[in-house]
Amino acid sequence: MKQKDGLSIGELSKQSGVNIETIRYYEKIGVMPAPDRSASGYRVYGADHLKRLSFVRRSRQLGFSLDEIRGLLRLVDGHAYTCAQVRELTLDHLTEIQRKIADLKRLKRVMEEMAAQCSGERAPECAVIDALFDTRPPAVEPSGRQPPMPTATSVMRRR
Amino acid sequence: MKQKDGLSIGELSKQSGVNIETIRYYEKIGVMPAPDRSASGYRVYGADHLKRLSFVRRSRQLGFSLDEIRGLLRLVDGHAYTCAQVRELTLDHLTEIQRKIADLKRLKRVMEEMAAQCSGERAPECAVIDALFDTRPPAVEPSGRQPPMPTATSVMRRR
DNA sequence: CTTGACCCTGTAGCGGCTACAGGCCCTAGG
DNA sequence: CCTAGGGCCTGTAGCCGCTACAGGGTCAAG
Repeated sequence: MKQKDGLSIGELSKQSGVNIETIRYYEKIGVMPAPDRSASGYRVYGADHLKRLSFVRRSRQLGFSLDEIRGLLRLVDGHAYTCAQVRELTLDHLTEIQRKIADLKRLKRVMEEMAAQCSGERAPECAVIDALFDTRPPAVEPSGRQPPMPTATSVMRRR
Repeated sequence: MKQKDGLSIGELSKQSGVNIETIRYYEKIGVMPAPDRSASGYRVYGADHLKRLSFVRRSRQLGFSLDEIRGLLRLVDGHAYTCAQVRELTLDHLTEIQRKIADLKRLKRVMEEMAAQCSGERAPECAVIDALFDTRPPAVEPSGRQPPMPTATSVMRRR
C-alpha cells in the first residue's frame, strides 16, 4: 500500500534543489507541512510537496522572507487570494529591491572615490585609511528606515 | 588622577554613533581593545578609542565585515600596511558590491515581469502565483559563488 | 535617603540556514 | 547469514552582527 509517487527526503531535495536539512527546517518552522512517514519513520513526500517546496525556493530566490512566503502560502492555501493582494506584496518587494540597489550604488561611488585617491605606493598615510578614520558622519547613509530587513540579500548567498 | 578626556561608554556611544551594547560586543570579539576601568569598574575611554571606533563604524557602513575590519586594523596597528594592500581590499569589496547590484537588478526585472502579468482582478489563477509555482529552475540565479557573504547588506540595516 | 540615570555581566534571540553527533534502517555483496 | 555503506532520524550548536533582556551595582541631584 505504498504511494505511487512517494519521494524520500533525499529525492525531494534533488528534485527541488533544496538542501535536506533546509527541508526539515522548513517543516519545523511550519513552512512545509509534515509529510507522511514510512513504517520506519522516514518522511514520504508526494507531488504536492514538491510543488510547494519549489514555490518556496523560487520565492526565496526572489528575495521574499520566509515570513512573506508564509503569507503568500496562506493566501494560496485558502484559495482566498485576489491577484491584487499578491501584486501588492510583489510591488512592495520591488520597492525594497529598488532601494537596496540605490544604497549599493551610493556605496559603490564612495568606495570608488576612496580607491581613486590611492596612489598604490607604500605610504604611512593612505587615503583610504584616512577616509575611514574620518570622524565626521559619512556620506553613505541608508536611504531610509528599514523593517527587519531579512530578505533579498539571500539571493546572494553562496549556492 | 583621572584622565583629562575620560569618556564613559555612554559618551563614547553618543560621540561615535555606535550603540552601547555594540561597543561592548566589539570589545568582546576583539575589534575594540579593552579600556581602562574606573574604581567602580566603569569603562573609561580616551580619544584614541573614539578614533578607532569611528573607523570601525565607517568601515561597517561601507560594508566591510568585522573580519575584514580586523584585517584593516591589524595593518594599521602594525603601521605595516602599504596603500596597495588597502586598495586591494577596497577593490575586492567593490567587485562584491558590483555583483550584488547586478543580482538585484536581475531580480528586479523578474519581479517586474511577474507584476506586469497581473491583472489585479480577483482570479483563481494569478500570474504571480503561477510563476512562483513554476518548478523549472528560475531565471534568477546568483551570478557566482560567494564566500561567507556577511557584509555589504549591513549598510541597509535599519538605523 | 531616595530616586533615577547610568553602568556592569551574562545570556538568549533574530533570520535562514548549515553542520555536526549519535543513533536507526535498508539494501547489496560476500 | 553477516557486514559495509549509504541513507535517514532527532536534537543541538554554530554562523553574522548585532539587540534585548535580566538582575544587579554605582553615582549625582534633590
